[in-house]
Order: sequence, then C-alpha cells, then structure tokens
Amino acid sequence: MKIATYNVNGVNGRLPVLIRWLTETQPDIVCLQELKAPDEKFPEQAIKEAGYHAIWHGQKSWNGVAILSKSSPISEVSRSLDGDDHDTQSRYLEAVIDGITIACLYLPNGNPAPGPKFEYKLRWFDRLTLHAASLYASGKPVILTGDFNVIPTELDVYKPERWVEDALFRPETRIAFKTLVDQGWTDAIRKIYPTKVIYTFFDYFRNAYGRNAGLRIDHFLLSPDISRHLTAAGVDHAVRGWEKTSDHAPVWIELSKTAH
DNA sequence: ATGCCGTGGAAACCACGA
Repeated sequence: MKIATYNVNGVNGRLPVLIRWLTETQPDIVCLQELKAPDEKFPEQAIKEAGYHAIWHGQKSWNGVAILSKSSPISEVSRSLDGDDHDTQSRYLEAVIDGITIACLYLPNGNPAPGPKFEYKLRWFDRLTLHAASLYASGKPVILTGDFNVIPTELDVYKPERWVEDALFRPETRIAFKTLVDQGWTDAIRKIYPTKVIYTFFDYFRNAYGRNAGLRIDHFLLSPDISRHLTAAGVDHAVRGWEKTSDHAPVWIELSKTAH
C-alpha cells in the first residue's frame, strides 16, 4: 500500500494539479497540508470524483490539513493536539485507516526567529512530541507525516551555511526533531536512502527547482510495526515542475502490507 | 543575502510562506 504526503499550498488553487497527481499515482492514503480554505470550501466533490474519501480540518486563508483514502474508510480520532486550548490554527488531524494510525501534521514555520512565531513553533513541537510518545507507547502501528518545517541535517539543504539562523534549521529545531525521532521513530526516506540528497521543497524564486536548490522538510516517521513493512520511499519530484504547482513535491512510502 | 513568486482575502494592497 502506498501512502503519500503533499503540502498543496492552497487546495483550490491547486486542484487541477492535485487531481492529476492523484489520478496518475493512485496512493491509497494521502495527507494534505496548507489547504488555505475554510471547511465549507474544501473541494469534496472533485476529490470524491477522483475516487477518494476525505476528512479535513480547514481554516480561512491559512493552514488546514486533510486525510484522503482511496478504498478503506477513515475513522477520525482527533483534530488538535493537547496542551493549548487557545491554539486555533488547523495544523493537526489524526485518523485510523486499515488499523493504522495516521497523524497528518503541518508544523509551524517559525520565522522570523527568534521571536513569538519561533516560540509558537517550539511549543507546538513540544505538544507533538508529548502526543507522539503516547502514540508510540500504545504499541499500535503509527505514521506521523506531513510538513514538519524541519531540515533535519546538513544533508537536507542545498546550502546549510545560509540556513543556520532560519527557524527550519536552527539548533533548537533540529534538536526538537531529533528528540522526537529518538523516541524510536524511523525516518522513512533516510532508512531507504541513508546518504542521498533528497529535497521535498523548492522555493518559487530564483529558479530553485531548476537549480535543485531545495530542502527536505516533509517527512514520514514510522513506528516499528510500520517500519518493518517499509519497502520503498520517494519524492514525486517531477510534480514540482508542473504548471501552477505547489512549492512542495509529494512524498510517499510503500508498505508490503498493513502492519497488524 | 534577498520573499525576487505565489496564494488567499480583502480591497486594488496586505499577510504569510520557508
């Protein structure tokens, strides 16, 4: 089974690209981020016609996450992280599909750093890490995926020296990511390609895609039960070159079978 | 070194993204 994550950067502005990508690649499960649409403007009908069930957690103008499933029903678990009752940003959606817990997340960007936005990012990260610990401890098959807005290592950015002060690459951010992964999660792309240069985001500016000046910030973190079924992982790099495309490329994993 | 582009929403500019 194939599971994908894709930061669409506007689900309605991106609809032709999204539908084409779904039709061509046929993932079984898809996590979307940056819908940039309120719940009532989610393109439910077009996605249904493409063959997918969907749940979504939208927000006017910003953020927004969704989970799509081709054949299996989606059982929603939650649409927020504990730890901040005043957080109104739609950045988290969790569901069970085929017995697998899927956490679809859009971690805050955090720039400019330092500052309140960076503090919000780190607090959000703490809440995610706390919740991830309980998911991990459950022993169930779990996938944490989405736009983490984290460049994990120097291998994951075209010019590390230019990013050291950036919220995506600052030491606090990398440490937070490492702390999360060290609970026992497997970074799927790095399990398959330990040292390969792989990017999932390319700026719209300066021909970043053409120059391969990218970042790897969209990730799959797998529980042990899922990790041992991992057979392949990759980035649909060419999608970033399509007309009217997102600045992110879709990322996917392939599992040998459902893990339970 | 840099929002230079792109999106959404409100209002013919602004906030925001990474």
